[in-house]
Order: sequence, then C-alpha cells, then structure tokens
Amino acid sequence: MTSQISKPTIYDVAAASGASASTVSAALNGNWRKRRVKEETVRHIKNIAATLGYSVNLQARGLRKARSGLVGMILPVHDNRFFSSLAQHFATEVRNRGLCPVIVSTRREPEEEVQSVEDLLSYAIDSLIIAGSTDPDALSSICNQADLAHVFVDLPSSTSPSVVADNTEGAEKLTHKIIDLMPRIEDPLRGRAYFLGGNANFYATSRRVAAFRRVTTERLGHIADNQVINCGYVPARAAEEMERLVDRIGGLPTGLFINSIPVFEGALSYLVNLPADAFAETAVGCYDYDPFGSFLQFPVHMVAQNSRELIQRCFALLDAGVRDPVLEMVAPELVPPRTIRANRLGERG
Amino acid sequence: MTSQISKPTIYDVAAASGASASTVSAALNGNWRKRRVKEETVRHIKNIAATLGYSVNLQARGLRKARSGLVGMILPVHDNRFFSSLAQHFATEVRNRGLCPVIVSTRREPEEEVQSVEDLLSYAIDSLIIAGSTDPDALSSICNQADLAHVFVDLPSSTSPSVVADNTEGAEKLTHKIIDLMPRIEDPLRGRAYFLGGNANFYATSRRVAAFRRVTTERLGHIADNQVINCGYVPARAAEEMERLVDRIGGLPTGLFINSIPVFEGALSYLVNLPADAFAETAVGCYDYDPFGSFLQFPVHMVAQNSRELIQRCFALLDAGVRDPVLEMVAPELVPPRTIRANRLGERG
DNA sequence: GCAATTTGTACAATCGATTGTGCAACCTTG
DNA sequence: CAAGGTTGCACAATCGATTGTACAAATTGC
Repeated sequence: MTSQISKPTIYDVAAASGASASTVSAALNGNWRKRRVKEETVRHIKNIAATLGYSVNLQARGLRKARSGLVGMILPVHDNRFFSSLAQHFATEVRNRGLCPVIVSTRREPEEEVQSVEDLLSYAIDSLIIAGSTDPDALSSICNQADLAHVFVDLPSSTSPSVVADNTEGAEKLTHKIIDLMPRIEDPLRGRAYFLGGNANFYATSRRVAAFRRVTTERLGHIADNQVINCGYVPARAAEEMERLVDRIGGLPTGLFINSIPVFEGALSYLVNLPADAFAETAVGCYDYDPFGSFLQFPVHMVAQNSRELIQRCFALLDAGVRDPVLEMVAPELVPPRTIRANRLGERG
Repeated sequence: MTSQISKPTIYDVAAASGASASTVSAALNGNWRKRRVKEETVRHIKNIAATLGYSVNLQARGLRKARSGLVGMILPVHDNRFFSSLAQHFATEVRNRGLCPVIVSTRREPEEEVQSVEDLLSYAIDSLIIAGSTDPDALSSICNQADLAHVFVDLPSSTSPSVVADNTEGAEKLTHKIIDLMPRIEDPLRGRAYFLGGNANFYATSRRVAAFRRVTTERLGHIADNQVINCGYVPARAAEEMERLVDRIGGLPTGLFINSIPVFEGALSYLVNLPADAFAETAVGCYDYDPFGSFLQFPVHMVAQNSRELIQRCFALLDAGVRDPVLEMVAPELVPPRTIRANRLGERG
C-alpha cells in the first residue's frame, strides 16, 4: 500500500515469498500446473503479489514470447460513422479475447499507412485488420514479409483474405431506388441522375460508380461522364461541387446519388440555401448510413453497411488462420427514409 | 530482399556490418554523436540495415528504457460524434510527437475503466488521457501509484489536471435559447421545457441539469422534478421516454432540451411518427453537435464542444508536466439551425 | 530396503535493445 | 618523444519476463 517508486517485478515477489522467479512466473501466469508448482505455493505467491500490487510487465513478456498481446487496426479516420463503428466492434472483439486493441488512423495517406503498419510491426502486434486502405497490396506485402496474420476489411486485397461490403449490390439497389423515384421531366440536364463524392481510384467508389453507370444506362438509356462527380470526401469540397452542379444544370437534378456521409453533410450545407420546394422534384440516395440522414425534410434512402458483421467475419478468418486471398462479401441494406411528412417520393420499402 | 523467417535484429546488422551491437544501436537510434561513432560508420551501418530490412523492436527498447512510446486514451465508446472526434484529434497529436496512440473504449463501465488503465500501465504507456470516465478519482489514484502522467478530459478529477467543456455555460446558453423561442401557451404540462437524456450521476449531465433548472426557474418561475428525464444514452430507451412524455403531457412540450446525440436519435425515431405540424409549437435544443441535426425539418439549436481545443489543452498540460489538479474550461459554442425552410422559430443567432 | 519415478523447485539462458565503462589507436603539446 | 587528451569502438550488464533443464526430496514399486 505504500507508494512504490517503481512497479514491483517478479523478482520482488520472489524475494518476498521466498520462491524463485521462475516459480513466481509460473504461479502468476497460470502455467503452474505444467510446471508442477504446488497449489499451496501458488496461493501464497498470489497473495504476496496482490499485497505488493504486482502486475506483469507486458513488454518483457512480449519480448520473450515474440508477441505482444496487441491487435492492430488501420483505418482512415476515427470521426466517421462507418469507421468509428468498425472501430467499436473491433475493440469489443479484441477485448473479448483478452487482448489490447491499437487503432491507428492514417487519413487515407499511403505513406502513413505503410508507416503505421511498420510501427505496429515494431510493437510485435499479434494480428492486424486493415480498413479502407488506399493500397492494400503494398500493406499486404509488408505483413507477409513479417509473417503477420492480417485481414482487409471494406477494401479487398488480391493477395490476402478480405471482407468487404458488396458495393455493387448496394449501389445497384440504391440507383434503382433513385431511378424508381425520379420524376421524369424533359430537361436534358436536370432530368438525369448524378453521382457525387468519393475517389474514383478507391475500390469502393469505383464499384459504386460502375454499378451506378450500369443501372442508369440500362434504365434510362444513356449516361454522360459529367453525371459522375468524384470530389473526394471533404464536406467543403462537396458543397462547392454541389453548387457548381446546380449552377451548371440550372437547378437540382431529379436524381442524386451521394457517396458517403461527409459528402452528404457538405452537399447539405449548400442545399439548405435553396428554397424548400426545390426538393420536390429530386430523389436522393446516400451510400452509407446516418440515422439523422433519414430524418431530413426530404426523403433520403440510405445504404447501411453491416459493420458488426464485417468485423466479426474478419475475426472468424483470423481465428481460422486463413492466409489465402479469399474474398467475403457482406450484403448491405437499403434503409428507407423516416421523413416526418408523408411524401410523394420515397414511400417506405 | 529474400523473405525473412524472423525480423533482423541489431545483432544481424552488427554481424553484417562488422560493427558491434552497441555501435549499431547508436548509429540507428540517432545517439551516435554522443557515443562518438564516426559518421562514415553510421552511413555504412544504415545502408546495411536498410538492405536487411531492419527495424527496431520497440518492445525491447521499451523494456530497457522503461517507456514504450505508446500514449493511451480511455473513452466510453468510439461510435459517437463527440468521442470519435476526441479520438481523432488525440491520434493526430500523438503521431505528431512520433508516438503511437492506443485508444481503449470502456463503455462507461467502472470495472472496465480500471482494468483498461491497468492494462495500459502494463504496456508502460508514456502518458494517458482519460475521457468521460465514470470514476475519475479511482483512475487517478491508480495512475499516481504508478507515477503515470495523465489528464482527464470532459470529466474533471479532483486530484489530477483536467480539461472540461464548460457544461454550465453551454447548458445555460442552450436553455436560454430554448426559452427565448418557446411559444407561451397556457397548458400547464406542455407549456414547459423538458430535459431528456443523460445520467444524473455523471458530471456532465449533472452540470447541465443544474444549469437547466436554474435558468428555467429564473425565467419561468418554477420547475418540477418530472421536467428532467435522465434516461441514459441508449437511443431505444430515449425513444421510449420521449413517447411516454408525449403521452403524459398530451403532446409535444413547448421546450425540449436533449442531452447528447444518441438520445436525439432515439427521440427522433419516435418523433417522426407525429404529424409534421406537431413541431410548430416546440423549441428544441440539443447538447452536442451533429451537422445533420441542424438540417432537420424543425429548427434545432445545438451545442458544439470544441474537441480539438479540449485535446490540445490536454497535451499542453502533459507537455508542461503539470501534475496538480488544475481545471481548465473550454467554452462550448451554440450552433444555430440550418433548417431549409425559414422558420418562425429559430432565426439565426 | 533400494532402484525407479514422480513432485516441487531453482538456476541460467534468452528475447533485442540501451548504456556505463574500458581500452586501444591516434593526436596534441612542449 | 613522452605525457596527456581525444577519437572510435567493443564488451558486458541490464530491463522483466519465459522456459529448458538440473536436481534434490518425496513417493512408489518390487
């Protein structure tokens, strides 16, 4: 109970209990049966350890055992509904296994991703989950070099196991829903569906754009390149592009596919300047789910990714020791609007 | 370039370069000037290390130096706008210092908090930031016992440095705004302001409730106990309580102070069932900010906590080596609605 | 009652880095 | 050229745990 200058070690416990360090170690880490330590000795040692306030030094253990008990996760950002939800489920799974989660955000910067993986490797993490990477294969190769078990989530690797949401299916559903609800007007510019947000070089966006183009062409007969506006994920930028689009086509488009929540936020910050009835002729969908998004003044269909299942499947792969590049798909869910006013567009379902 | 069975160590580099392990160590960790290693030797060693793909084992370093280069953060949950924003800024600050962030979520469970702090201690973290703890003083005492630099954020400790948002000021402003905008009707039940959400035992909620009561009494002459409904933070529970309130008082109250975003989500999921004009006589405010919250069909004033400044002040305290129980306050900001339709309630400002 | 096990524990090497210290070889100075 | 100083590096201890092994003492078997 007296204030310690430095944490007690097994040697302190050994000295205080009259046992040797190896016996203390075995007694405290549960290994004592195999090492044939008397149960009474174990109890004695545990008592001493408790009164001394001993707790194991995990760095020393990690050094000796060549694994740290840390499980790493790489993600673009924390402050995003989707990624923070992944983070939460990841943390829960890791702690359920008695390990410690280390989550590092890399702001979608390839160098930061590489640096972070190497940092985590230096801490001898036991395994790694990588979400939304910009360059999976580079990271995969680093992990393989170090013989580190790892799984990609949200973005697949061609060389490692991956669990991804089915972007194609989600985007097809959402595009169909938007086109179902789009009023058919004659205007050659406003009478089309537009895709806003994301980065065409990223896997998720490219899949969603491809599905959007395919369904749009299939149902409306054509699609122009300028119906797809990949302006990244920064709200301010999305607001600019939204404004530019409205200026260009002379009003709101009849169909709008918004790619990700931050883009939606940005677009909204511009859209609120428009008169309320501007939305009467627009069908809006958003890929990614935010509960508030479905409570807006105009109906918005949203695609929810099942982050819990994504993470659980990752751990299933890790637990099973899968190393081959399997690709698992998790179906996304189309969430109808919960707009207050019953609206001509966007009835339930 | 050949695939390594295990990571190379300084001994491998030493053998390959003809230098000793201590010289290699000095060359690679930047300590070579003090140890008088020739610059040419350093270059040579660095080349060998690079071709071998050497990287330092941080557990070994940490063991020797008795610090790990890890900086810990404790928070209730990841998937929450406020806490994930704290997490993001925390991660940024930590990595700017060349260290590695470890963020552990404890679901507002006191035992999990204690366990997590002890776990982090076992990893020899360099310092710790604790957000939204349920029992600051217990954690504080553990940290002090281990001589660990730590700062509380969002929730103050009486024994350690803390940085908190000024809940009193924020709640006063928000309550004043709600009362400013409340229509004065004669109904003795609906004609009042109600506080929904949070846990009365938690610091933030208790401060906000106190301010709410004070301002309400001051301006409306009285407040009844059942005007404060502390139903926790779970959306489903908030939805129930919202419904119960509406049933009890026969409609929406004229004033509604919502405590936290998840509570807002829950309340909304019930409120969307009401007819749209039900909101005409209600002034709504929400403590905590969500960009979507300010885009709803009815105007909502929100209180934004400056999470960036909260975190930066924490690091300022840590960097300055402050150990005394100073309490720093960060002013929250009242954010006006950005509702599309110009509304009778809630004009800007 | 003595060899063969079994039981209970201690010793010492080890993980990979850091760091105090020792000691040649070289340089300076007078 | 000798005394003293500097330069450049290697040796070995150390951090705190784990683990292979050695070895008494206790127990068993015949």
